Amino acid sequence: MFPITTKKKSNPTTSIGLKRRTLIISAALKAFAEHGYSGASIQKIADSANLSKTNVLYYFRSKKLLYSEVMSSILSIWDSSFDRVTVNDCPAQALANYIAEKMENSRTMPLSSKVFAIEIINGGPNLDTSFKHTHKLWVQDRITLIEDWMTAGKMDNINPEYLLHHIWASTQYYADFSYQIENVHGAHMSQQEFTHATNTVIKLILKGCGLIVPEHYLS
Amino acid sequence: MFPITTKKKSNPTTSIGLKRRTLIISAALKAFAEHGYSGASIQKIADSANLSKTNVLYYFRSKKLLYSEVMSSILSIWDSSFDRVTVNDCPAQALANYIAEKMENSRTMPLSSKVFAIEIINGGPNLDTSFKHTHKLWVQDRITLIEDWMTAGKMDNINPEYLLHHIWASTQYYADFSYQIENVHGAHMSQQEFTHATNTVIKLILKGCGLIVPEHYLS
DNA sequence: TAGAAAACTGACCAAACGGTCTACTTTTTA
DNA sequence: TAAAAAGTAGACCGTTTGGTCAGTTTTCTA
Repeated sequence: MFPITTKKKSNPTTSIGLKRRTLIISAALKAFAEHGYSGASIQKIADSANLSKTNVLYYFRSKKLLYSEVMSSILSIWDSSFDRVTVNDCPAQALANYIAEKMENSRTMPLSSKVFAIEIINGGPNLDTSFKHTHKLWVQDRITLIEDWMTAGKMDNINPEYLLHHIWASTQYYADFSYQIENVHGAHMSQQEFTHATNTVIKLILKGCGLIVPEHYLS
Repeated sequence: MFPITTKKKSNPTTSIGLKRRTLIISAALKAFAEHGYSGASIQKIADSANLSKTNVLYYFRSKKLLYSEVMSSILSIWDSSFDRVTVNDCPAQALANYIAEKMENSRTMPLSSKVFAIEIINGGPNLDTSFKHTHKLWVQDRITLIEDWMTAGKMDNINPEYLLHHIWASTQYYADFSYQIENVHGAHMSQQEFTHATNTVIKLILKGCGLIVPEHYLS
């Protein structure tokens, strides 16, 4: 009838295939972060990966599919130790760790943060509803955690929803607005300066919540 | 030789011309916020403004020019009462007012904030150096103001640069990430809820700086 | 009210876009 | 080592893009 292998690349298990796919994804990540979805042409992505346009389309059958794989590779990094925090844990320690983690994400993976930011700003047209739902459930669960801390008198009474937004905003900013930061700062932030910024964010938020900053984050 | 009026639209003083220009700019603002620069085609902008593509190009001779006019219309709103604050003013009052102003900007002009955010995320390729320079000088000036407050013992010792970033991050977030906020919140934020969010941000930051929240911003 | 200026439009263009198809080369495997 | 599979690239296609131009209609003004 017809060959068994009707679908191509259902098995990206081969050595060269995997290499190429990750190479293309990282090139696409950079292009999407710098030019947005529409501005990042397949040709540009191919050029920056030193591949032909056709070769890129061999591994990712369409631009939308490439973008969605880039996006899912981004979302898979969102796990955090804060996911497993319980009411018995110390809120100061848990929140400080969470902020430090998010800041470290901003430092080491700014491009991922930028692509995600653009996606949200544009209304998340390419985010499937399952992600939105999962995220919403996660937030509701963490809100009850924070509320439990408050009723236990472990921290100030602050709207937990706005607190979470506040944490995301102030940490992701260091990735998304890195160019603005560099312009103000005069140069690229060193790792020391980044640690200082992290401790400043931790100090501001924890003190704002009526919490004492753990020793480890004092500088 | 040739007609005197070689340049068109050097005088957009006529009634209909001004109306059309502002109409196009607002349509373009929305398109740029929702689809980015490349994704917002002149055709789409024209459609949403109920004009022909050629008519749009009659008022703005190129897409880049239209974008830069949109951008300058955004930047012209950046003035704030914080510009005129001196060391003799009360830091708690001044910072609270500044945060409230920025939050009100996020509520009433989210599209402007989004277009600006995308521009910065992409590295600000369309921002002229004069703006960057002006902004840098503004920041340096405000940093010395905050430092003066600190040496006067009016507030905690906190890196002023990071403090400013913190304020911008947590306020602009309510415009740029409005879709994420709505997804978590379950619905569009009402004005009351927005005021509550504003007061929460003010409380977090001021308390984080060792300042007492002015009565007017308690809720 | 006539003429000049401004506003507007459809036809058209070259370039870039995402994507397909065929054919060739390299790698893997039996 | 030969066949099968995977990888690669050039030619090509329809569509959309930003933009031009010549000509028409509307509005303003002397």
